[in-house]
Amino acid sequence: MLEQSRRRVTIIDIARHTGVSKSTVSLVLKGSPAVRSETRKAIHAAMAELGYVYNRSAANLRTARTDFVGMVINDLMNPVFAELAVGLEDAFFQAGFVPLLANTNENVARQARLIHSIQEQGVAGMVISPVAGHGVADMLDAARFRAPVVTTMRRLEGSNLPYVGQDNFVGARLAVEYLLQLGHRRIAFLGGLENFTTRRERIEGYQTALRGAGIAPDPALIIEGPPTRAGGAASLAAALDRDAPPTAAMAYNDMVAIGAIGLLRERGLEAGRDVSIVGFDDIAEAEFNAPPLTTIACNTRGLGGTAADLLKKIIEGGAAPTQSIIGPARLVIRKSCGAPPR
Amino acid sequence: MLEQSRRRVTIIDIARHTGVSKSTVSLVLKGSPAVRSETRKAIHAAMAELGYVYNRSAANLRTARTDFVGMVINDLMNPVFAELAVGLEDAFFQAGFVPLLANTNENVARQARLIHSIQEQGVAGMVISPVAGHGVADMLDAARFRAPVVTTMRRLEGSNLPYVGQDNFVGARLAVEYLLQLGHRRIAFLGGLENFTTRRERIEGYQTALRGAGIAPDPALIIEGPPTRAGGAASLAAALDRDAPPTAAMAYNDMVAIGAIGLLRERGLEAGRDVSIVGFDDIAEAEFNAPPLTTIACNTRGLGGTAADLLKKIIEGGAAPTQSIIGPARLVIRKSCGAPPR
DNA sequence: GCCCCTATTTGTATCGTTCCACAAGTTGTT
DNA sequence: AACAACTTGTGGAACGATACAAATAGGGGC
Repeated sequence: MLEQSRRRVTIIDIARHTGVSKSTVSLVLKGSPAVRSETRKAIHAAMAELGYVYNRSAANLRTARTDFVGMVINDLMNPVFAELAVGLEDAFFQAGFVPLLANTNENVARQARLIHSIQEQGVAGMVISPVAGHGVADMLDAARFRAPVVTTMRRLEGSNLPYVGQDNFVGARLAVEYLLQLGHRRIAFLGGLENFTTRRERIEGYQTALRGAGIAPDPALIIEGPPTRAGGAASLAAALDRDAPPTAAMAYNDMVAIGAIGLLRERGLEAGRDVSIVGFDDIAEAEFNAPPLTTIACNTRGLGGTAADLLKKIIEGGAAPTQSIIGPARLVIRKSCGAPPR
Repeated sequence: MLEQSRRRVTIIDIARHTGVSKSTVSLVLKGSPAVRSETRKAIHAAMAELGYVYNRSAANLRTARTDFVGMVINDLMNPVFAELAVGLEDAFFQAGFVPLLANTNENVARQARLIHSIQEQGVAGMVISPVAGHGVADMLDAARFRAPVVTTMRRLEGSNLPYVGQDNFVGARLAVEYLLQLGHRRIAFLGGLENFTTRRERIEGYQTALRGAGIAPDPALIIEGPPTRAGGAASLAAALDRDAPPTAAMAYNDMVAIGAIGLLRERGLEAGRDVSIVGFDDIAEAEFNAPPLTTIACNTRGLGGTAADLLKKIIEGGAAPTQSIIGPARLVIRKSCGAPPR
């Protein structure tokens, strides 16, 4: 509004205007009790009058400590990671941190550059949901990084960085046990790429459940594919083309499941009657799908909060920088599964 | 890795190690051509060896210029805004800016605090998708802000800040004209809250199309409701309870449309046969909905890029700080609309 | 041999805070 | 009256970079 001089207002201006030293103004800024409340009031008034805005860069330079934290997310367009980001952002904000967001878009090179750029800002730490299929080697910067790093959603192979994730193994086992209980015997595993650590964990849960029911897992029923709706449709199509097609499938995630259900519809089949499908993640969309999707809920948003809190604890020296936290998985039964057709 | 001394490596260390002055190191950092390439190489080597990381805070302090930009988003869990965020983030990254992300979660108080906190970081500018139903008054900080601000997705009432948005009026008109052309005469407008500027614009498009066909808009067919899937279901339920229920509806956005279609299904009705529904936004989910959703596409991600580019231009002094850009809207015909039942 | 010119390199002030040792004033104790 | 103990406030040196004027070294030209 007031255009006045372009020069930025500093604590020195405030000091001069109030007739105190800049040290005193600094004390007020930090809420020190060692300053008379009259003085404090006068200083606050001056700040309001002159339109002072605190220069955190300068403070950071002096204290060698910042309130920045990095948030490196592999795919913000995927509702699961958007949810994660929201959980993370919210917790950071509550804790007084300022998050720097980076979306790597599943691109290693971009991830490396972004991590580098975030480091330069002198962040106090960062949370990374790493690009799939790559290990520490591709993230060297972060590994030699002085500030603490917490990985989430996916493990970073070859590292012992702290990790916050959902229980993929148990979640998948739960889902498949449910399908078995409904009477299915030929159950496919749909989608996800070979090199996802999460997928490996989910497949183990899937196979464990199968074996627990005395069924030998059939590798032909494990279909690799992109973790997208389109990928889900393609994966299920591939599975149905097998000699002995499955009567049910556990999808790598909800998007795959929703894509698979779309394919069923296209072929005039119905999920839950002709073929049963379970998802994983319980994204908002799952509940409104047709039919509503039976899936594994992991409270992704809460996981983001947990990861942020863990990072905070490590920054403050209150937690070992190698700790891991695995959040629980829960089966949410809706309408996409039923007994196998006879 | 190397634990050594905790002190941070600075250009002075590099200078000492290479046997040059810190000025030279600084020149190398900035890629100045005025330094012999041997020297440059030696300095780069030293930086690698000592594990130097650039301290942007210090540089910013000196140059009074930063590469930070703020991204204030009202609801990251909504796919449209997630898409916007991705477009924004990507463009900023390409342009060498570091985005600070804030999710206001449709909460004015939070928005005010976040904007304040972002300002303190000395951002070069910011893009805001404002919380609905509030004007500049609630965002005073941003208004008196020295750095440029670009608003997007929603207009900020009472301000003449530059705005980048989609063509709500034309989009809505297109959608309704399509319904009219299919033969519908009683068309509802579903969902969205009274105080959304976008909703007002869309309603105007809706009414204009109606009047163009010689139909007087019936206020009883304009139903207010939360812009969510659940809100969409409720809004359509309300519309169908009217004395003369509509045979088609234009939804405030895709989430509302998807919720409405869900309600139809629950009641044993089918979208596109019994009632036609058009959405707005063309989120990824729309294509995989059952039935696939006919909707208005606005290239939200591209809009984010445009907003980022505009901010960049303003920062660099290449654009007037009051310019507005309205992106085109396009009808995407899928399966959720058909002729009215007879 | 002297001077000018170009190519490199350097010294020093500066950005806006915080930190810390210390000063000045007031009150309480003996 | 002397001294301790608070309370409140101050001066100036950091922090790690950049900017800019000025220094230095070689190379030609005369």
